[in-house]
Amino acid sequence: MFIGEYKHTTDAKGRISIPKVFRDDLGESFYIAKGLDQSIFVFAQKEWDEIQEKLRSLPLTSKKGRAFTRTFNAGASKCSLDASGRILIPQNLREYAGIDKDTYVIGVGTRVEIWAKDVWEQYNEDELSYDELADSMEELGI
Amino acid sequence: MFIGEYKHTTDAKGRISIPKVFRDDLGESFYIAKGLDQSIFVFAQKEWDEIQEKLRSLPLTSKKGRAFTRTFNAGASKCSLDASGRILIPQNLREYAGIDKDTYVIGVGTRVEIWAKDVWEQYNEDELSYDELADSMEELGI
DNA sequence: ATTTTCATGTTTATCGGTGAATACAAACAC
DNA sequence: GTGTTTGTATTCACCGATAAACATGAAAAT
Repeated sequence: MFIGEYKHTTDAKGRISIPKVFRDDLGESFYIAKGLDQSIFVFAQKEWDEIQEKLRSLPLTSKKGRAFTRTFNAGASKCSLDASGRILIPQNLREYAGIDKDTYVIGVGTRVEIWAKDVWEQYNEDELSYDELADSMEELGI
Repeated sequence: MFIGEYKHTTDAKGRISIPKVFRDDLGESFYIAKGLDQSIFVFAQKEWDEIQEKLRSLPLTSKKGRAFTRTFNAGASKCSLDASGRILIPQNLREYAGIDKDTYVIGVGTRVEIWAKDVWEQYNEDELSYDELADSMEELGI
């Protein structure tokens, strides 16, 4: 279970140190993929397998299914921690997320997300206030 | 499992270097064929056999089945990596995909796809908007 | 037979990824 | 408070993958 918000830095080569508390849960090797809202998703192996299972069930004959599988897989890569607990964020994902140095790594329950500092802060300002979100949650039955 | 997006260049002779990470999974010899959405498909032997199996099961009486089998097989060829890890993309496929120099090689799970840079970038703009991606993910419960 | 063309091989240079070492900072124990 | 431990940041150096250029050789054309 991934929780918490951590401000880390991405180095000149595009590597970022994964918060210590996430490392065990991520395991030996895990996956990084293009996320939503200009973020990067990081999935543990188990979670990844479940997603792939769902993707396999999509009909290949459907244009939309092909498109999604394609985009999702193309934007993903397998990764593992180096000796210092870092991963390399692929360049295309760095560009997508607008990451160059100041970065946030946040735990979102089933996955980890990586955000450029500016994007994350902007998102928190722009998006619905926490109170408003709480109201919406009620609609979702939480 | 093929994943990731790699920007490579096709040389003047129509050769392109296959990403190192794909080479083992592709094996000694593999197949290149006309793909969908103006892309080129590359299949490992095993995957190729399965496709051929499916094609064989198509009723010979079906006009569309015959046509597809014909086009698919006619446009395909067996290939292998040269000493530098490159393959030669047959000219007809290069023309079909609009490839001349800047090229993307992407992993799509069960196969590799080769795209002309412009076509791939256009496809990503057109086909799968951000909202659609989000919706698809929601349907999948991600 | 000579030239031309095309496919294939080889070499070199560059750049990005990878690893290791060190420095810094925060948390904790005493 | 001081010293120790642990986690993160930074830097440097190396290695390997890719790109580009060049070389070789075979087949086709004249």
